[in-house]
Amino acid sequence: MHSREKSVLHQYIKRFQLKRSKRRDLILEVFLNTRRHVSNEELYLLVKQRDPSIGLTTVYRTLKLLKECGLARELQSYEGVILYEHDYKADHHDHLICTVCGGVLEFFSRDIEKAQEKIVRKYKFKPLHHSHRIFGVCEKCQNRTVPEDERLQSKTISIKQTTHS
Amino acid sequence: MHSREKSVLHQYIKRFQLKRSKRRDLILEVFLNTRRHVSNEELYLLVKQRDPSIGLTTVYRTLKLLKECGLARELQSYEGVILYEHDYKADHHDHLICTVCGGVLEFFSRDIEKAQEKIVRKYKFKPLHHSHRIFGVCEKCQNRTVPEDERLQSKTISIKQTTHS
DNA sequence: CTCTCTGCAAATCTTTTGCAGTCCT
DNA sequence: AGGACTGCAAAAGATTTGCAGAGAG
Repeated sequence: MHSREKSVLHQYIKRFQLKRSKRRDLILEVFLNTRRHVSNEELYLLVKQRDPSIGLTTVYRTLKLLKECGLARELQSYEGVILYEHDYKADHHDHLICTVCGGVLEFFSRDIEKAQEKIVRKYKFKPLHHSHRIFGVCEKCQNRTVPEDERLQSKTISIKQTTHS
Repeated sequence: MHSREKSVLHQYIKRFQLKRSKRRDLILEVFLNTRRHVSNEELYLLVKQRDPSIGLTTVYRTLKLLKECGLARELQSYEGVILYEHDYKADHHDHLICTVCGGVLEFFSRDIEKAQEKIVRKYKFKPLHHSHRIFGVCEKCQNRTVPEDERLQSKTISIKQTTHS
């Protein structure tokens, strides 16, 4: 399970004369088993279920290490918290994000993927992954009248809640 | 100058029975005059040049207000700091981001814009803006041999430095 | 006059760092 | 044995909140 990723990590460790450890392996494994985005805190709680003696600091340091060796990358956070994601190949799609209700619609466009290939070829760029988000107002929210007294202060929270859906 | 945006803010204020203030107008104006991304801190320093009596807290609160009324939106930060941007219509482009050197190449693809329109029509979505980023390795970095002992710990910093270019 | 806005200081939350002990090679 | 890894507590940084006074309607 996840042998490719483990080997990437171990090679990186060898190359820079770092040292392997049970904890790093465990954190990597738990990270790869997450659905999509995690924060340090979230990952810490997950890892703690498997090894309660682990510290939050170690998760921070390991996630940074995973970022260095290309297994994790930072993602937009809507609340000043850094989120991390890994490759989730079987499941690629882009997002339409409603700025009113915070809902997320997923879409996939072969045209866009093709156009991307063209761009990438033009610039001799070797693509690894991409993120494409269109922000706007969804059909439902275009048709609904926002109650006059409803300030959208909690908007970012609802976006956060639906990000994983 | 910026009369449309000012009117958006003032209508929002009226609608929720908030109160107008010199400071909010000033912060909005300085924000709109900013080139692209600013953090609360950066905007605070800019605003302070025009009105030294202003407090950082007010900038935080005003930027949150601008977000609520749609004039500002949060942006990816590479360091746990929230950045804000506004519409900068004359200057739209997408990004190729090199994960090795952190360099950013800007591109514009009519094909992608067209494909987007198609998607948006299909979902009856009213688009406001979008963000499209392709991550990978740029031409230069593909051809350069990374020194064997160079850990990329400082990568996020170099990304930050080139984000504005 | 009432209720919002503001600056300040304090509180909170996230992330990093120093240190002493433990683990890996 | 030597250096890297780890947990803890403390530090540092970013953002929010409580409060008393100033300002808008």
